[in-house]
Amino acid sequence: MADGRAGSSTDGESLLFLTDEQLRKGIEAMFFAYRGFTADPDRLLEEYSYGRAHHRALHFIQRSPGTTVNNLLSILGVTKQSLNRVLRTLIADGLVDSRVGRRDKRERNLYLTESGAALERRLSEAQRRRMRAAYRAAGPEAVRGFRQVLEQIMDADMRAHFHG
Amino acid sequence: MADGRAGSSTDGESLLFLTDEQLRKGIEAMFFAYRGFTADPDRLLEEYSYGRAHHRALHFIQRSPGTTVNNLLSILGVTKQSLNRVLRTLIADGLVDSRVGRRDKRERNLYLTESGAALERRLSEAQRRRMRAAYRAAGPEAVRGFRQVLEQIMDADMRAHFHG
DNA sequence: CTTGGAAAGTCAACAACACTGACGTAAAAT
DNA sequence: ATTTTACGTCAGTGTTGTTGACTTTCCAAG
Repeated sequence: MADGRAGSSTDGESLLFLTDEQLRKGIEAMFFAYRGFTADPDRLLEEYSYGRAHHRALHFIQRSPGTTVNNLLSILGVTKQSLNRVLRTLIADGLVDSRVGRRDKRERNLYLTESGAALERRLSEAQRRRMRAAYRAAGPEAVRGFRQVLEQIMDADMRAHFHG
Repeated sequence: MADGRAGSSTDGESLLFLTDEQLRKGIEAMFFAYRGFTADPDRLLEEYSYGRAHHRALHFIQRSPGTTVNNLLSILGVTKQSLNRVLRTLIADGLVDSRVGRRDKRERNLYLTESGAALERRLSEAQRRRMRAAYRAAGPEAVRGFRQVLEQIMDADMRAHFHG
């Protein structure tokens, strides 16, 4: 029984937001929203016959220029064979530059080329446009809650990648 | 320029939550959170050698018993051939019951069998457990914002499926 | 009543992207 | 000198998506 948080059984906040029905709505909201979230980049990617995996790689290389393959692997949570297939095409197509590490020559430091950065910009601008509209419509208070809940949903070890 | 909402250029709410950096954090939060969101069911599904598509079908049949293939199609946003493959295995494995429509014999009305309902319960309970922990940690105010923003992110035609 | 179209579902072939397992090379660490 | 780490690659498999072609069923217009 009970809850462990402030208050007795039915406290001021009323725990109605924790009912199975409310949770089901949250689950479906995640499902439908994620589809919308990826819809715009997906359309653009078709033009290049790339997939979401390419988008993710471009995004995280843009975020951390010079990142290593291993670091990307732990962020994306896929196997190296899977990531390698994607990186290989991006490098072959001249969107990503892979340079042998200066300190540790086993490592490869990954950078976006100009055209890689250009595609990444198109993709993220499309995605940001939707997010911006959603944020604007919902307001800053809602956005704060949105971010708080999402951060709680992540696996703990992903939170490290999320910050910093 | 400007904004279109209440206030002049830098109004009370301050539009700092709409910066590209804030939007990028939101985008990454969606990415990392969605992985956590699906992680628990994914583990369970492995035991049955099913995938997410099976989970989605079970979920929405549970939500609307007797739903038709066509209705499921518009909710899930995939081709009927893709859904059919999934449904075929669920029916063959005795988790889903497909009954020829009474009025229209072209339609199939879909129901969960007892064992189908049992699996669906295991999957959704795992997913709810994580959502419940996240909701509880973030609080009802944050959950309200979470839901508001997600609803804005969805495509408009998905909002209809989301409600009622 | 018949014909023709729309809708529901099936079969076949194919692509994207994930997985495992095995192997190789080079560099760093012990 | 040996082991571990980082990266790349080859081969094989599975899920989930796609398109195209086909049957069955229903309904409505001729």
